[in-house]
Amino acid sequence: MPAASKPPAAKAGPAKPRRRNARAPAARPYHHGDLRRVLIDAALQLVGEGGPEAVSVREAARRAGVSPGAPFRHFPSRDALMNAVAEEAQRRFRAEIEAALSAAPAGDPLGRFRCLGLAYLRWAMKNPTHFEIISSRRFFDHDRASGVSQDNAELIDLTERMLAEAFAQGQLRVGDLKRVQIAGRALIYGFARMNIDGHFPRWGVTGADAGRTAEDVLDLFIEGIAKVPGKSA
Amino acid sequence: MPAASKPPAAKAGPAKPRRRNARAPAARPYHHGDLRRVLIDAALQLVGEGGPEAVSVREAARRAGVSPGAPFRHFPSRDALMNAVAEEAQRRFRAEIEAALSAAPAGDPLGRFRCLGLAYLRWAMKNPTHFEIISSRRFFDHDRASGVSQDNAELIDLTERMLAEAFAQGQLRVGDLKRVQIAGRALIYGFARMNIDGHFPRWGVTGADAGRTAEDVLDLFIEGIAKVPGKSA
DNA sequence: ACCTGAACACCGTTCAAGT
DNA sequence: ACCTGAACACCGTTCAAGT
Repeated sequence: MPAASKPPAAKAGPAKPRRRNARAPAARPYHHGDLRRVLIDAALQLVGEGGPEAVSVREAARRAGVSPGAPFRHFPSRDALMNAVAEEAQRRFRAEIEAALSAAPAGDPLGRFRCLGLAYLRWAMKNPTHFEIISSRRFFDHDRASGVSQDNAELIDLTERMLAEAFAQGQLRVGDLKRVQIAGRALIYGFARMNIDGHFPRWGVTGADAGRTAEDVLDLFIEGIAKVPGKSA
Repeated sequence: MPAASKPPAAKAGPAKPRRRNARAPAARPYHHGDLRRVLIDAALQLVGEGGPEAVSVREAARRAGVSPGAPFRHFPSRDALMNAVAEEAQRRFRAEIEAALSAAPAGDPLGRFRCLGLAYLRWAMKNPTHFEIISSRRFFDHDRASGVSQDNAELIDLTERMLAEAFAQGQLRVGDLKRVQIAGRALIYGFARMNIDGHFPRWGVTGADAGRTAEDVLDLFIEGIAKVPGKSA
């Protein structure tokens, strides 16, 4: 579904007299203005309230004040709506990560890796349902062509470069970068997932501990791969 | 719902003349014999085919050859059916783990930890949909009172004791056991989850690699917490 | 005691008809 | 061009009625 047919200002079509401001609320008569946007926002809200499964096209339509069939003029299926929601969430996630990284020391790649991990975990703990929607597949027909995959691939590349730099600077005591990378991701993703999937209570981690524990666990991993022996027990 | 009212052989009720063998298939006329069991098996199959979301009470009823309302005589809700399915899967999971552990060296707790991690990962990779159902909550009304939680808690205890023993024997270079434990679980769970959630392709791990990578990642973690420096890069 | 089958309130999705 | 509203095939769940 290539939807790339909206050049910003060119294409002088047939004369449209009563076009007015096109931005005023105007009491929403019949044509809605920006139903697509409103539907995405409603769905984001539903995700926040009850998780990905709680999103229904009909409820989103209800909240947008339109009939049940209206959303299908903008999204070919529920999955497509979910996809748009995931892209929005992924955008926010990425923005937060990059903001955190821009405030991190430039000369210390391992420190930057830690910073990235922390930002990742903090966002995931604060937005568990949104994190879930960008993490679990089954909301994506084609893994390709999706902006989510795009953003994600760039984050992966970023991590890879950081670790490579850390190794080049002699910060690591292990050489198999790919292994370190996947282990690091598994650790961080697993921690975030444990939170989402409700595992912490049975591991003795309370809600208040979670943030501190996240930091501790990340540091344990970094100490495990870093060259300096660090403090012992 | 306390369902503890079936003493094996006592309770001589009112005389029941035509009770016969009560075990022969007998061409299933109207009363089904063991619909509960058949429904669980059908649901397990559905989980295997399309994941937890693919389970519908009606489809399970269809496969069992009964009407849509019949399952509700055995399970009060879809969630209750899912719960029973999860308990079955958890039983199998635990059995496999324990079988692997019984073949592991007794004197080497860290080695046993490795063995447990491997068995965990192997089962999760071979049974991704069943693993998902026992890992994600939202199939459990009450985390308590469930056999799943029971089995799970025992596995957690087991791990805890192993690591404590490893520390007591001087195998670990870190002393905060709880931290090690949670990090280890996050790593292993995260790896299994990455598989389920379809992350491996974008991390350059192919299906054939996955088993070997699991082992590598686990070893990397163990090297990170073990006392012996081991081989460097 | 267990099962049927119709019923209800929900979904996702389609499509003629309206504006 | 966008939206309505009825329709269809699905759900989960309930309940009288059957065996």
